[in-house]
Amino acid sequence: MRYYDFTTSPYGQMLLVADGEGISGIYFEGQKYCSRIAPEWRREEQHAPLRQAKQELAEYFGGEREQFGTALAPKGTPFQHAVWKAISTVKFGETITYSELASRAGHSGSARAVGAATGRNPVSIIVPCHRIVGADGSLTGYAGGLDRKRALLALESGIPDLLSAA
Amino acid sequence: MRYYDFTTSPYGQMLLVADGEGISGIYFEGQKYCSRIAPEWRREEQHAPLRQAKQELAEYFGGEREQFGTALAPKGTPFQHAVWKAISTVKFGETITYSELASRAGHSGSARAVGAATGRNPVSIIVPCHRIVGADGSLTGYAGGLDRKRALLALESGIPDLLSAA
DNA sequence: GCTCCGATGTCCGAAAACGGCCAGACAGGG
DNA sequence: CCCTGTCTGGCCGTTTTCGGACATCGGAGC
Repeated sequence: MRYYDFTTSPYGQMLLVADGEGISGIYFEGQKYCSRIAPEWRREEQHAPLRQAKQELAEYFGGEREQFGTALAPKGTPFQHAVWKAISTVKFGETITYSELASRAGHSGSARAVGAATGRNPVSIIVPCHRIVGADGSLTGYAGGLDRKRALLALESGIPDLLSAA
Repeated sequence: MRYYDFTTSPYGQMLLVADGEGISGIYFEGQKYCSRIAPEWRREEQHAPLRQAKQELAEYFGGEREQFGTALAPKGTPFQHAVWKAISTVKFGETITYSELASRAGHSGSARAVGAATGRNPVSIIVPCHRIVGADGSLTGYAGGLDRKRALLALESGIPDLLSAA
């Protein structure tokens, strides 16, 4: 069985999905590869993991949280799991390159494949794929849109948030 | 979790596999598409469905049983399930053709696809795929080998069993 | 009798396309 | 010179696509 709920953020509505194990997906509206809600899923506003995730996200967007404690259960290939796990080692406010990420995932040299896996990260924000940038510091891509990536990095660096101001 | 055990028959050793729902597979040794035993599976000689299946198979081979009561839980596509269910409507000692089987499965005209699905039947004997023959009465094929198919049909028609005599 | 053909659902292997990359080479503008 | 932008070729896991192969059968044509 799968459960879901919505929440709001400064950058648009968000969809949260959970199964018995934990949070399996967090998506911005209109996000690439966003999982589709199936008829048999149930909207559960009080589901514990969903509620905790919503709470922690709100604190994050409010600038009052830098780490997450929610249990995750994303689905993917072994390679993808290795990449997502490596992404989680990047701390609030830091950024690393795709090739550095490849090293941390134990696949140095597979920067390109790592990029593809990063794009498939189903758990936005909590698995902080927005902290991965190109070798020259450019943002290169984000499933939720480059504007959001820029805004998230601005938020984490304490710079006034241009996107929500626009 | 999955459980398995072995049993013997006049036509060779057999492997039985079960999950929480019921029997998911029964294979002759050397059978095509035979599922492989994974390291995390457990051999459970006293597992209820396995024990019941072994018992009923023994009675069947002894000529003392024509129907089975064991709970089944084979895995396959919707189409395959439709075919396997239709196969189960063929009674002891009877045979039907692949095209007749296609009709009963609600897919008349798809005889060829039905043949392929029949070949993928994971539950030998209990889902009596050996009772399906070609339009001209020829045996055409059997995942466990044509000799066994011939022997099973002989057993069900009361004719002396040539294979085990050989 | 015989061969040839089309329709059918699934699986499997191979091949190709497709990415949130990167380093090196080069051209142009200050 | 330095810095920028563009292009190229190689990199690599995943996804998609495609072509066969099957436990068939009935009909058409010879």
